[in-house]
Order: sequence, then C-alpha cells, then structure tokens
Amino acid sequence: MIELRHLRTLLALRETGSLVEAAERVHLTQSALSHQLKDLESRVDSPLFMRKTRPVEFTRAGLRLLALADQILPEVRKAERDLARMAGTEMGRLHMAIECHSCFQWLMPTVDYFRDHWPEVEIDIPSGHHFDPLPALAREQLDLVITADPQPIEGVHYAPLFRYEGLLAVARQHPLASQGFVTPEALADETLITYPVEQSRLDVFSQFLTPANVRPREIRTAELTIMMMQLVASGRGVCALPNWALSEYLERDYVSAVKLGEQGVWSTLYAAVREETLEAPWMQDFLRTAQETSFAVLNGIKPATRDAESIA
Amino acid sequence: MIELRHLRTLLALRETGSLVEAAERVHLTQSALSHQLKDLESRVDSPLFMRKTRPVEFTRAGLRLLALADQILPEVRKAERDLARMAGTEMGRLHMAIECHSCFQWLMPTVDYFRDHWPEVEIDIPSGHHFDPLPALAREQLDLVITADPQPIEGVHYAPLFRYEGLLAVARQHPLASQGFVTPEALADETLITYPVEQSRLDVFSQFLTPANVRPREIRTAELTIMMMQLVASGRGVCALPNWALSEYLERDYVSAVKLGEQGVWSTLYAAVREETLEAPWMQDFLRTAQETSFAVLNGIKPATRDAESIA
DNA sequence: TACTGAGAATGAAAAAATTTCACCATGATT
DNA sequence: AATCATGGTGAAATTTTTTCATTCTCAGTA
Repeated sequence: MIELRHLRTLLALRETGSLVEAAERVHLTQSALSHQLKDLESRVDSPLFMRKTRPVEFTRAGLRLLALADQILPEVRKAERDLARMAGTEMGRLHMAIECHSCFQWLMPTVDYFRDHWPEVEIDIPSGHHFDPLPALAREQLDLVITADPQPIEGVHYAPLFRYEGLLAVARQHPLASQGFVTPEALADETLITYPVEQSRLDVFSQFLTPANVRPREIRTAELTIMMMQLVASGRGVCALPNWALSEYLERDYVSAVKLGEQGVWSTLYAAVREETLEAPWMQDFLRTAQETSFAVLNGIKPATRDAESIA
Repeated sequence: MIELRHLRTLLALRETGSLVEAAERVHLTQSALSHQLKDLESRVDSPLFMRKTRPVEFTRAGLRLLALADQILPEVRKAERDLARMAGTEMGRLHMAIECHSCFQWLMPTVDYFRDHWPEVEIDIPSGHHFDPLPALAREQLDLVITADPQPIEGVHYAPLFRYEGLLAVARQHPLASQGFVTPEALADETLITYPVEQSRLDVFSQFLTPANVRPREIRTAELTIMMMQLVASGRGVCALPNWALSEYLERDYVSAVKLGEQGVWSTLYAAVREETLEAPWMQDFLRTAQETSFAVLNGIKPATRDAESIA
C-alpha cells in the first residue's frame, strides 16, 4: 500500500536527481532510499525510474506517482498547518540571516508564502547585524541561516536547499566571453567585483582563486547585483555569481557568462537550523517550501542547477 | 508525520462509529487502532475524537483530517488503479452472488463505478445458479458473495460492509403500525411475505421467530421488493426487510415500519472473498467502493444504520 | 450498590517494517 | 589500472507497528 513517505521520497528524488541527495533531503541514508524504492516498485509492480541516467529519468509509473504527489502533498501540508494552528501551540519566531547575498531573489517568494500561511510566526530578516550568523544561530539570536559553507556546530542542522554553479559574468565583448571556461590565472589581470563580505566567504576565492594561489589585479565591491551587472556590462570588471542570479541578465544578453574552470565551481546552499526548532511544523513547512520554491524559481527562470551539470 | 494509514483509519472510524468495527475494516485489532490513534493524536498534538459517545464524535482537528482524507484518498485510489493497469498484470474475474435479495439497490452504483474504472475485469452477477453460494466461492465458481451470515470456511475472508436493522413493514392502518415494536407472538396471526429463499437465510426467522418458536399464520413469497410493498400496503400481509430497503417507501408514507422486538434485529452484511483474490488491487478497490457507496447511499437515503441504533 | 458486558486503554512482548552497516558492482574519470 | 562517486544488497540493528493479556470505564440492570 502506498504511503505518503513514498511520495515524499519521489519528490525529493525528482528535485535532486540522485538517490544520494534525495536521501539527504528526507533524512535517510542512500541505502535506505534504495530499499524503500525497491520495495515501492515491488508494491506497484513496475519500475519507477531509471537509475543509469543523471538526473534519474522516471518511467510512466513513476510519473503517475509524481503527479499524485504533486496533487496530494500540498493538501497534506495545508492540513498539517491547520492542525498546528488548532493545537494552538506556541508558534515562535523565525529570524533569519542570509550569507549568500543574491539569495533574496528566490527567498522572497518563500517568505511571502510563509507570511501568508503562518501569520502567527514572527518572521524577519534583521539587517545590519555585524556578528557571524552561524554562531548567532547557535546563540538563539537567529533561527535560520542560509549559507553555502556548513560548519559542523553542535546542535545545528543543515538542510540542503539546492546546488548551483558559480559563473563568471563578463562584458559581452570581453575576450573571455568567447571561451568555454576561464582559468584562475586569467583573472590575475582582471578587476573582480564582489559583494562587500569576507573573501573567504566567496566561492570564487575559496574554491577557485585561493587554491590556485591567484589574486585578481583589483577588487571592487558593490552592494547590489544590478550594480555589479552595470559595472560588468560597461567593461569595468568581471564578477562571479550563482547561475540563477545571473540568468535574468543572460537572457537579456546584458552580459555573458563563462564557467570557472573546466568543471565549473559548484556549491550547495543550506538552511542552517537549530535542531530543536527543526521539529516545529512551521519550520518543516518553511524548509519544504524553500526547497520547492527555490527549485521552481530556479527551473522556471532557466533550467539551471541540474541541467547545466549534465550538459557539462 | 501524517501517513495515509492514519487517514484510512479515520475514515473507517467515521463509517463504523466505533474502534472495534473500524479495526475490523482495516484488518487490525482494536488495540492496534487505539495505539495508532493515540500516536496520531500526539503527532498532531490535539485529540481527534471523543470516545465516550456512540458513534464517536470528532473534534475540529479530527474533522479537518477527515476532510483531508476525503480529498486525498480517492486520488490515491485513482493512482493505484492507473498503476495496476500500467503493471499490466492479469486482471481476473469478478463473478458475484447476492444472498441478501434487496442488496441490488446499493450494489448497482458500486458495480457501475467498478465497470467504469476496471473495464478489464470481467464483472457479472450470474443469476439462476441453484447451488449454495459460499461453497461455490470456495470452489472458485464465484469470486465474491454478499451475505449476512458468515460461516468460517478455509481460505474465505469476510469483509464487513455495514450494519443494518431488519424492520417489519406493515400497512399504515395496521394495528401494529402504532406500536413501537412487535413481539414474535404478534406475528403468529399474520401473513408474512418473504423472498423465495430458505427460511434459515432470513433474519426474521433465524433471529426472531425461530428462537421464540413462533410460525406466522401464512407465508407468501414475492420476487421483488416493490411487489412486497404492494401486498403490504394493501393489507395482505407484513414483511421484514432491511431498514434501507424500506426507506424509500417509508418516506413516501406508502407503508409503516416497526422494530422486530424491543432491541430490534440487527445484522452485518459481509462481502465474502477468497483470500487469494483479496490481495488484488481491483478487489481492494471494489471492497472499499462497496463500503463507501453503501455508506453513502444508506446515509443519503435516510440516516439509518448508526443513527437508528443510537436513537433506540 | 454491586454485577455484568461492551468498548476502549495500556504495558509488555512479539512481529514486522524500516534503516543502517559493511561491502560489492558499475561506470566514468584520471 | 586506479580512483571516485553512485547505487545495489544481505544481514544486523533499530524503530515502528501490532498483538496479547489485562485493566479500566461506563452504561444498564439485578
């Protein structure tokens, strides 16, 4: 007999494209998922997806179950919300910090959804804190931190949201624009535009330049993505941003983008949450919404995360 | 986390009104259900229903979950149907016999539904067999038998459909019509109209007259309910039928009805199925549809089964 | 008031399921 | 060939679910 568990697993599988990542999403090991899916396939008496491909490809039966999941799980969540409200328990607070500066783009729909559906939870993105977000999370000054580098901290759980690729935005007429990818060395002569945060927190440095021991000729900072884009478009520098942050500018042919290195620089974005708050139904709902809307937004704007990888 | 299992249990609980019967429906013990519901209540963090009342009364939270169940479970069944079809396994045959003569009334909607949704299953109600249905079921000449007296037979499972009360239909001006109930002795002077089947298979005899060692003055038979009603209405006899078979005539004030004895005569209708066929998805679907549509039909026509009992 | 019986609750034990562990297989990449 | 990442597998461990045996509760009633 089909259970919701199975449907949740299938959704995670579709969104991540692999058993390993799907398993992480549903808080199980890859092995457990393999068993669970095998079991489900035997109940249903048909294979559900092909494991050879990357991302996995669903069979007709798998797609039918996914359709069911899409139809049903949102209703289940609605019900859970209503029930949580009826239980009338303390609803708590959701103050969050965002390390990844351009995340607002996909975070805002999530926050809007959340404000609508959990009006009793106090949601806020306090700006202008100058402390380190992760320790502040442990200290209960924050309740959720969006970050790309999870550091093991006692009592803090990292829920993976999605994988993305860091790309280098360059002016359309820039010589690099015609290359498939750029080497670290090629940046030694460039002006690099970044958000005004520590370099160690920027993927270009930590995953690309620093390992190759290269420093760009000059570093400029800008607060907003659109300002960076202006600078890049006018040839005054290059800048590294997540694929999904660039997509709208790429579509309008405002700038060009190239991979960082032959393999590209990939990161996973996590939501860091204290383990205690992780249990709360509203937190579960927030995380799932974040995962789903980020997935939707990212894929709606441009089939980025996964496809870029499989094309590469 | 809520699972489909919980929703199925809640539906059974609503339809039966008690843990004991609900447990039978979902093939569990009463104890298991008690535990399961307690566990569900703790997950949801609210009580779901009041156990003191008969039938049980749901809380707001319970009703919310029932609403979810009503919304979701039909979709799940649709999906299961599609999947069974995709798996393309042998679909089999559903030949059935009906011991309870007036069952056609609620059975027909079920059969219609079934024919629509499982066109590949050969469904039929062969008429005019003169053998005993239950042995024929064991012999694989039949696949399902609707019966009110389950006899333990090796390899045959009895799925309870619903409880009903046998009532005595009398002419409106009949002296008994004004009584709340009738004693067995009062029938000694009456003409009793029955379906043309063995007396041992009629509740009036097995549960009412025979234990009191009373025989009616005369016995007439009729094939169809409407013919019986004509005879009764014209004062040519009385007849015992299930409450739901009578309800349409009672509503139109065509005849009156009285209880058989102070407590009334109650029976449960079962669907007898061979254990092997019980597993097949289409059989599961048939049984659940039968349970649900009988429940709906019975309650739509007149709040009978349960309510009559609690009023009494 | 005590007795009885039906339905529901409960704790411990049993059974079943799910999950993990440790290891193997495969295929892509170096 | 060697390595690495991913997925599959059987057996063991763990967790969940179910049952068993018993108790509790509440009507109905003697």
